Amino acid sequence: MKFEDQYFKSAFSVDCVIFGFDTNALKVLLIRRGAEPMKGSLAIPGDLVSINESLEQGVERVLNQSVGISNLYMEQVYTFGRVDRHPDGRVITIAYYALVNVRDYKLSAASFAESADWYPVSEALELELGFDHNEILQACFGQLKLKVQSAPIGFELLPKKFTLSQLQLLYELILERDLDKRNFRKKILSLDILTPLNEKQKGVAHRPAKLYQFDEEKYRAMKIVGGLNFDAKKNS
Amino acid sequence: MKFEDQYFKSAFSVDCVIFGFDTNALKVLLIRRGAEPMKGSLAIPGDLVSINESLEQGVERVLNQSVGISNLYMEQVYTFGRVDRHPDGRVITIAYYALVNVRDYKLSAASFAESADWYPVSEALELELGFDHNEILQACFGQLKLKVQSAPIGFELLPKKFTLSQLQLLYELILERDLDKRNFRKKILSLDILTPLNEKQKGVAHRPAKLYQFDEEKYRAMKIVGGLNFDAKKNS
DNA sequence: TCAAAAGTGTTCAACGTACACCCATGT
DNA sequence: ACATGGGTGTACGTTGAACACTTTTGA
Repeated sequence: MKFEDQYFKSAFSVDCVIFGFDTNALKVLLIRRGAEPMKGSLAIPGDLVSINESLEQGVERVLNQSVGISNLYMEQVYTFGRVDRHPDGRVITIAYYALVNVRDYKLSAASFAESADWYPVSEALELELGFDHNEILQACFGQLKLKVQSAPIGFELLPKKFTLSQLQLLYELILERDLDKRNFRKKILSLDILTPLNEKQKGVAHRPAKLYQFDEEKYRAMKIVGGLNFDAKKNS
Repeated sequence: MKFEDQYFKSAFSVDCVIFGFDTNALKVLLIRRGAEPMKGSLAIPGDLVSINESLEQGVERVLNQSVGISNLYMEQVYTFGRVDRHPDGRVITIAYYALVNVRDYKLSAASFAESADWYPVSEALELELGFDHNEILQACFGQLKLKVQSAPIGFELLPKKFTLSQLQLLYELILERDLDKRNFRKKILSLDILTPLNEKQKGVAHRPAKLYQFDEEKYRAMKIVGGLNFDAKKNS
């Protein structure tokens, strides 16, 4: 058997779990496949990567097709390579997640390349997805959970100006547990990466909250010390 | 262009950084390549994965060729996919690391499929390796550092019976910093995953140390709480 | 008796955690 | 006036960090 017969017969794809935060829910973008293989089933956006394309370029392309934005925060998570994971041949896939900021795009935009919808993460985790995408979704959500505790990536999901309660809710949704309001604020503010604005929420039927924005300068300047560790219940 | 012309023309490999602990040094196994491409250059053991082989099977095969052992602790780290990273075509590689326990094999064994040697990690990080293997080595060592602080994988590198000083030295080598003896012992023993043996070091020119062994039962039974966080200097 | 590593406790600072009430706004 | 979420401080327990001397063995 020639070298080329045994190898160079496989393909690889990137799949990208796109997380979005929609005012009060953490969501993922899932597509309903309009073509074979797995036509009709729900799946994570992804595509085969061409021979002349880097992995990141592949992900960028998928993101453009899915939400029509470039330059999102993204991170490689894991590579899945079960021999029979793809019906068309040997296709391994490199899983990424990306975070989209609601400030940057309009939900229900017509920009999707095919039928696509946002699903609450908790719901998506229960759905049956095509290929090995359930596993991929789980792995990516798991990574997001870890990452959010060691780096301030939450801001990638929020609008430029946000309240501390919004931020806390986001963390609660990602970590899947309640956080103490006072402790959360103490912790976040002590990191000194938020700039308080002279501006407040408007049109809410209660005391309006102060708006903050993330200070990327300060963040990059600071030596990363502790990470963000919130009150984890000991007895659980 | 046909579908098959554009895709299914790539290959993928696994590369596996094999860490070993040799009495008082943390080492990696590097091979000197005896065949093209990159003949003559130092590299991390690895090989193309065939179409009918899972990623883990590929790694197992590489490990067998390199150190002649199966069933090592291994972990996937990252996938490298630069378009031009391999001279023979589009080959992406999935990087793993594995930990070998000196109790299980003899160093300088004749079992290596080709010229292979153990290099101290610190030294290996300075060498020029083939392909993008410098990057891979760095990524794997970085992962090992992280992992060793959240799971007791250090034991995979030690003989079955070991002293606390050996364990501490190993941690110091992996974390690349000194640890306080008393704090280290307090911490490790408080985890309650070591069984003290009624046995001591022999033939050492000083007070002989008590031997311990890792208690996998206890480890699996315990709910993983804190992780292993040692004294990290604040001001560094 | 000397050299060399083993072994052992206490004190202080930092951090995580639990917890309850008043405030500002819209309806 | 009432409902709703915004905003604030303190006390306690746990954990991390710094630090020095005695013990046991072989040479």
